[in-house]
Amino acid sequence: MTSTVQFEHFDALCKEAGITPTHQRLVIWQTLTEMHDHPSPEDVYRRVKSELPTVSLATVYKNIHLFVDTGLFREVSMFHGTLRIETNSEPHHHLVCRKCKAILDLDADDLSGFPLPQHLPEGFVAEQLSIDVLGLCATCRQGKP
Amino acid sequence: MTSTVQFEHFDALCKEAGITPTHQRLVIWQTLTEMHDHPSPEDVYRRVKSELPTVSLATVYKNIHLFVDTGLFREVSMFHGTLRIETNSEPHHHLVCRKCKAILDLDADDLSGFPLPQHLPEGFVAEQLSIDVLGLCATCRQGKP
DNA sequence: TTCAACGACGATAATAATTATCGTTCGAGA
DNA sequence: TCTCGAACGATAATTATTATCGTCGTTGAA
Ligand SMILES: [Mn+2]
Ligand SMILES: [Mn+2]
Ligand SMILES: [Zn+2]
Ligand SMILES: [Zn+2]
Repeated sequence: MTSTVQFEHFDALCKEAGITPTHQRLVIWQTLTEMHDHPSPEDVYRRVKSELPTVSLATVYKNIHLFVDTGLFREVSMFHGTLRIETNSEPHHHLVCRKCKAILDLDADDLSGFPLPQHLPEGFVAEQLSIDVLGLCATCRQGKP
Repeated sequence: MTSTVQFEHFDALCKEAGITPTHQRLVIWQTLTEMHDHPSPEDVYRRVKSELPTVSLATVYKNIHLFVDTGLFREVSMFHGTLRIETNSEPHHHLVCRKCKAILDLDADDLSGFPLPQHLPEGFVAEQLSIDVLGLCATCRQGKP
């Protein structure tokens, strides 16, 4: 259930983000904060629908994007919309623009000496580190006065 | 053009990976090694088709997956097939299984004290680091005798 | 209070990306 | 040369995402 304090918190977040706090948005935000994993839009839709049976999948998509764009939530492992293949065999990492999703190679030395972590849970075998530096590329930085 | 030495190299790679070296695979592999960015399957298809007009998009997909599965190439920013939303607001990183794509949270302290890189090209403004530790989860490690 | 304006919503069509199916072809080995 | 299974190409099917558009609800001037 939605408490008054939660609603006020969401209201403040929306004001800060410059978006209007609607009922649907509150429920979607609420649902996301109650999950503690990495749901897909479809996952979120299912949950929201159980609370708000008339909600549309499109609304869930629209608002997830809105939340991500305004910084209320993030996405896991930068989603490019399609599989992208690495053709640079040199060890390196990436610079990824959070707006246009441009991918630039980043020399490994600029992020060197990073050891594989030691205390891995549940029998996971680490093989490789994938480091993305997220931010804004020069072009996307322009178009925001 | 494909030189003999390249063909032999590819042949050796296939033997090592346990896959049969076909003509289509050679051309796809060749095309990938000649690109130096992060193409989508569609991008690769377009190029391959110009060399091998009868090739099918399905074949390109099948072989890209084969190459990735056998380690000849990697994918950029682990592709989960759909957008995934981060609902854990604590700063942390991820353990990602390269086979089943399971995502596990990894405490930030296990990968702590990593500074944002300094020498960024082309006016890129870094905001945040996204670190994925890639490997095999316990379950996927079993199913491989 | 009334009522235009506008943003957000829901339904649904359209598009994009990926995968599955299936009949045919190719090539290594008997 | 012949056989058999793997790989291929054509294409249908599925999945994921986005666009369109008519409607609804709220706001804020008159
Ligand atoms: Mn790269
Ligand atoms: Mn997480
Ligand atoms: Zn950009
Ligand atoms: Zn796994």
